[in-house]
Amino acid sequence: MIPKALVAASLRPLMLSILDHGQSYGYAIIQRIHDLSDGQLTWTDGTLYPVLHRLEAEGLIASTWRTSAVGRRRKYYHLTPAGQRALETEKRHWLNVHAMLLKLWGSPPQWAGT
Amino acid sequence: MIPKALVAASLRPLMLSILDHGQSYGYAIIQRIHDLSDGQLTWTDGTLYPVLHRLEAEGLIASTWRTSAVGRRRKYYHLTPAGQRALETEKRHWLNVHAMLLKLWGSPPQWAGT
DNA sequence: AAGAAATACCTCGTAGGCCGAGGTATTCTG
DNA sequence: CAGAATACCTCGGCCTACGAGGTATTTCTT
Repeated sequence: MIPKALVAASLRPLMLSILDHGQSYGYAIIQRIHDLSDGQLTWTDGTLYPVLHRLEAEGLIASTWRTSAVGRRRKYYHLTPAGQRALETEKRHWLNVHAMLLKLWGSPPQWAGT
Repeated sequence: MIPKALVAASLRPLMLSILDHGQSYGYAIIQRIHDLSDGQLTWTDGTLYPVLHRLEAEGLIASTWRTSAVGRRRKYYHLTPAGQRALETEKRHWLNVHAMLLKLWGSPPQWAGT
């Protein structure tokens, strides 16, 4: 199971990145995450909806209710321009930290006698 | 400034990775993080010490007080075998999530009319 | 056609953890 | 000797993931 803190840190970047590929709605996003991670990462709706609402309140995403002729009503979310910019920032931050880890993992640790 | 959640998520992997390169102590670790990130990431000691204590309580690191002939007393931490294994696990989790992001960032988003 | 299951949305409370603020002691500097 | 820097520690407030609990509609099963 992926640690809580890492789940928390990846929530926003993953969400924004998914919506960057086109609008989607709650349940479908949960599915997408599950697939992308090969079942390693599972979001519950108790996690998802508060995040969607928070991102919407921040103006990074926007929503429209849609009811297809057949099927059930869904709330579709899509990125706003501010959301696009936020995604770029999130990317930068993530890659920053990733670079730090790579530096540490790249050169082998010091052992006694070396 | 790197978002709080991302700082939180990278705390343990960074800490374990740093100590994997050899023993160190609080203030030096803070310096190391600052350098590694080119000043992007700064830990405060109010963040650092609780983490060190928690990791020690979990048996992932161990400490020894040391007072050099000249200079001040420092508490040196080093990885335990369990810490080594924990580092590998943290690495796996991180790379898992990183792979998800790369998948989303790799293929370009869908635009209208395509 | 009724009951169960799945889809789709929402909210609240708990619990866990970062980190600013505040504290002590020692060593170095001007 | 005063002030800064080094080096450690703790407490409390604030934020947030997510389990549990809730509503409504559609689809599947018998």
